[in-house]
Order: sequence, then C-alpha cells, then structure tokens
Amino acid sequence: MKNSQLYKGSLNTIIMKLLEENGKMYGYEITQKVKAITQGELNITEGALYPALHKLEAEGILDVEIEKVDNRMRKYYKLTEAGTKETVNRLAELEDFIRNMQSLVNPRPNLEF
Amino acid sequence: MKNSQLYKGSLNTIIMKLLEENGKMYGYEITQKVKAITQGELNITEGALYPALHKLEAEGILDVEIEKVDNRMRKYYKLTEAGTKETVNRLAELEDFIRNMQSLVNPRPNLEF
DNA sequence: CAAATATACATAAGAATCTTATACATAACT
DNA sequence: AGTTATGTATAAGATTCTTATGTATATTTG
Repeated sequence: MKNSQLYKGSLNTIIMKLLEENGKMYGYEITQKVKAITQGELNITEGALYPALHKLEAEGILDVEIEKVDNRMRKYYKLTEAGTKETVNRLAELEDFIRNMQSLVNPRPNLEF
Repeated sequence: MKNSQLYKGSLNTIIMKLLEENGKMYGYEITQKVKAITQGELNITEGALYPALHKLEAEGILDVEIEKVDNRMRKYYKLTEAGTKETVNRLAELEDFIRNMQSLVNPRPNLEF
C-alpha cells in the first residue's frame, strides 16, 4: 500500500471498519475513501484490495451484490452478520496493537524512584 | 508474533527502537523485554527475530559483538551510525501509521453542518 | 476528435514477513 | 532424571502485499 511495511496486515481491518460505518461500498470507492481520510498517505493498490475482498467474501465476512451504474459494473460489498461480529474483534485487536506499539515506542519512564 | 496479523511489518521498528533506547541488546533479551513491556501480549518468536536481526546486520543497520556469559553465547546487537539515522525515519513512519489508522478507525464526525 | 485520465474489476509472478517445526547447547530448577 | 529457562539458528510453508498486466467504459483535455 505504501513504502512502509507497517500497513501490512491492516487491510482487512480497514475494509471491515469502513463497511461497518458506510453500510455498503465497492472496491474503487474504498480506495478513494482511504486516500481521502489519510490525505493521500495511504493508497491501497488493486492487487492488494481485490484479492482481500474475495477472501473476506469466501470466509463469510462479506456479502457481494453486483450493480450496473453508467454501463459500468460495481460490486458492492457489505458485512454479513458474522462479519459484523468479527469486526468488533478486529477493532479491539487494532486498539491493543496500537496501545502495545505506543508502549514500545513511547515508554513511560519508570517513576518508582 | 501473535495471532493478530497487525504486527506484521512492525518487528524491525521495534528492534531498532529498543536498541536506540538500551544501547545494546541480545536476541533473547529483546524477546523478554517486548513480552514485559506489552504484559505478555506480544511474543516475538525466534523464527521471526533471528532472521530479522541478521537482515538488519546485513543492511548495515546493526553491528554485532559476541560475548560469552556463563559459558553460553550471546550476540549483542547495537545500532550503527546509519542505523541510528534510519531509526528516526522508522519512528516517524510509525507515528504516521498510527495516526492514519486512528483516522480510519476513529473518524472525526463531520462538524461542517 | 484523439489522447489521456478516471472509473471499475481482475489476476499472476514474485517479494517480504512471519509461523511452525526442528535443531543444538548449557544452566537451573524440581 | 526430567523439565524449564537461556541462547542461537534455519528450513518449509502460509500470508500479505507489490508490481505488472489485462479488459472495459466514461470523462476530460489539448
């Protein structure tokens, strides 16, 4: 997604969170939304996005619904019931992850002395 | 390191930050330190750690120095000069990453209306 | 109006990172 | 005597992503 490797592993969580918030979205829309929210810093590539969407669908996390708009295909994805539940876990994991990384990088000085 | 994929890509940054802070450390010490700081949540496996250390050394980020303590080998790693400079970049990237992830997951409601 | 850009999805080869398993060796504990 | 802790190492496979390519329509721009 970027030259920084840090984003590796975060794509599924990003997709699920956006869908939780926006109800249904299509692939291209997700890339644009992420770009906008991060002010251009995070650009999701198609080579990462589409396989990820297909896998989440295969796992029963997402449902797909095809629409034709302006003679062009759109595949709208939305969370299944199981996906909605799983999203809660993923977001909790993300919070833990961020908290742990901040502990590692920004350690509280030991105040015992 | 954990069942969460989120940590993928963060190991190098963690190693470099710990070395910046502690001067020199050996592999096993790094695993224990990380475990302690994250209260057991993040366990770095040897299969991830040692190849990462070797790679950082090959890239000129780390220097190694072998010591024998209690009849057992220890390989102490420390940042090279180039490694110290690179650590600044990595930590900035981590801050950007965390900020971006928080924007995505914890979006500010639009207050324009 | 032709060319470039934007919209929209897809996949395949290869790179990078990590998991899991295994290996070797010494020290300390039970 | 056997398990756990300390300490390093590697190899096979899984997962995730990059890079490149392909197809197709709509819109903008020179």
